[in-house]
Amino acid sequence: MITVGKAAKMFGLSRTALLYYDSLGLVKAKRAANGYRLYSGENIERLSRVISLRDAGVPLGEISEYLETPGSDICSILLKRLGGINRQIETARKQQEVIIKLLKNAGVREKRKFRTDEWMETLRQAGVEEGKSLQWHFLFEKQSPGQHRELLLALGFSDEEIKHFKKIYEDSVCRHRK
Amino acid sequence: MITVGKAAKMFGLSRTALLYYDSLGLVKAKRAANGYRLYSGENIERLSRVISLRDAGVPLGEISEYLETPGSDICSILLKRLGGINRQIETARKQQEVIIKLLKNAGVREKRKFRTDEWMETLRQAGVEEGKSLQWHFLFEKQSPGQHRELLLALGFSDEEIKHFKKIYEDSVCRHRK
DNA sequence: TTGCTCCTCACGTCACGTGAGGTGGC
DNA sequence: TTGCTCCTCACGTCACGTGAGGTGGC
Repeated sequence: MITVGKAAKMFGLSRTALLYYDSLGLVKAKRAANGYRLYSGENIERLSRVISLRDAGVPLGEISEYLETPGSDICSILLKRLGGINRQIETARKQQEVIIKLLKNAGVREKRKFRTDEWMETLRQAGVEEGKSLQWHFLFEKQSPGQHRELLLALGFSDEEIKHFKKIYEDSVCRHRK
Repeated sequence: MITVGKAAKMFGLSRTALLYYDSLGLVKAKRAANGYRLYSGENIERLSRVISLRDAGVPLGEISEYLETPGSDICSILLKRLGGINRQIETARKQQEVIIKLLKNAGVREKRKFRTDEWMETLRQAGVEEGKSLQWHFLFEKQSPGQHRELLLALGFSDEEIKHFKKIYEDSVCRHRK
């Protein structure tokens, strides 16, 4: 029997998340005499099932429904969610395309608007912390190499420079793997 | 000078979206004597800039800030958004992995739990309309071929069957291109 | 008169985060 | 006594959608 705070820490959740689940009836804890929530082994087990589905992006309502329906099959929920994820990724890709187009219109009226230092400055303004712009590019290159290339071209970098960048990313991957 | 409904149709938006933008002060229409909103050419132009940024997934607050700040540069907003999109895609991929794992645990205790017809049935339960399951797979294959393969393996399909499926998708791409 | 568009509240969505104001345990 | 955890409201988030209840225009 543990209290909310401990249970939250066990799963790396916030306490308010557990309060919320309790209010929904999704994971209902017993109460001590003083009103404190007490989580039993059963609660913890149920919570772990909730969290694994939540980590998959399944909405809490569906998780609840699934757990309350005895003979229910989890597969249909998961496949539905896979469909949702694919639609999300599609939307994200479309948004990337829109952005690349907007950047082409906005940025490169004059040839080679951005030099490397200005570029760093712009990234900094965009909330990319100092020293993390490499990570930014790395993530972008990993998620959508084609779009990243488009971006670099739109910003006025040459093919050779882009190849040079790619080497840097690949090297950092190799170092990461070692 | 056009009314809300017409303006909404011009951009394929809902009327309530325009009411919302008006209430935010993002795109404020003039009013006729009877209280009807009237959208001028200026309004329409501003609206089109709003929409193109919204289509990129930029939050309305940032759009508003950008439009109100005279010498502001759009690039930093767009790059920030690009970073956000990459994080979204990363999250989506992680969720895919979680789901594949859950499906492996849930579905394939017995070898070859799913035969094609049961599989279709499960897809149907998951909200995939009759006759659209091919599209579902197609989209999944396009977004994340590796994960899709994992899924099919987890469901008990053999390598040969998967190759067969891939051919079907590729054929449908070719037909699409013609 | 009928149908269509327009108006203004006000509440709901989803999964919590963030105070405010107060109590229990060691 | 101090500091930590706990409690219960209640409001905010984001971009609208959905009625409810009523009016204007042709």
